[in-house]
Amino acid sequence: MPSPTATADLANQLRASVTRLARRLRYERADTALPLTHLATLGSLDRHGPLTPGELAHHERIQPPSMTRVLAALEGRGLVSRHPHPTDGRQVLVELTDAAHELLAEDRRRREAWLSTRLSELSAAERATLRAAAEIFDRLVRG
Amino acid sequence: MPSPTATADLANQLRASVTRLARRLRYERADTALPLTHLATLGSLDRHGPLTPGELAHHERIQPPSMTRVLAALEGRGLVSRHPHPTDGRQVLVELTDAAHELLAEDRRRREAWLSTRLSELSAAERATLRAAAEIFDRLVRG
DNA sequence: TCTAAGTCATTACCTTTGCTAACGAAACTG
DNA sequence: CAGTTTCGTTAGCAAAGGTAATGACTTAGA
Repeated sequence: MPSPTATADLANQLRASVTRLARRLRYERADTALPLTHLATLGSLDRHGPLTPGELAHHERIQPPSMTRVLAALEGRGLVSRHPHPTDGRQVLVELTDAAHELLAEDRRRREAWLSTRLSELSAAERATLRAAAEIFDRLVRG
Repeated sequence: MPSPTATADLANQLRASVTRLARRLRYERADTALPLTHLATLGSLDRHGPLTPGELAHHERIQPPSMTRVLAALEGRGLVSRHPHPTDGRQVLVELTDAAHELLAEDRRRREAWLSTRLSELSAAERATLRAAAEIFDRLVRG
């Protein structure tokens, strides 16, 4: 049974640390020139294949109108394309273009970026801790 | 020796997870009515004692003008006070008011908020993982 | 010593990126 | 086949960050 104040302290610490790291990460993405959410959206499409805007919004925990704007930006850059849904005329299927696949591959290849460098300076045990933490975060968010 | 692609994958995963959690946390702070950065700033002052705006900005990884705005808001709510620096006329010392100390204590006491609830549903081992991860995050950010 | 350059906080203005409300088209339901 | 629901979008707004410029003060150099 966890002490309530210990849990509250952890919540406090975690909130502060996660917030700072997220802010740092946001401003460390200069080389790709793509906002974090846009990159994450491409990542979702890469992992799951074509998805509808609604599904993407749910995945990234943003509201559908926000995803509409993300998709408009990505389509404008030629990174995704929208296609009519085969059975449901209301829905739309979004998929990656070849350019996006190249961008993702290139992004992964030359990811000598800030976070990777930092991570490689950690011990294997510390990296394992972070890997486990990321999984827990996803579970927390998924709720 | 860590495999480079494994490190890049971890970087990817961590970036996505941290971003989503930070976004969720930001929109989960309704009860205190204080933005995350404001709360974190009060926390820094609580931990370190009086600091200058520049030091606070560095701590929270935001630019000085942004911190000026945070401090203006906090001062407007009677949570911090500004005092002249004893030896350097350009600088300012910011410190917590009694009201802020009360707010922090109260905040800690009644933190039945989303994150605490979620955390208390985890196992002790998982909480330990998160505690360790938070520490590593701070080290990553501190550089 | 006194002028020039640098530093600190602030002000003014802009951008990014999320939100909610409202709407039109398409799909279900009874 | 009329009424309701769902999906994506549009429109408008708010939060929270950034950069550039300013003014007061300090430090360094001739």
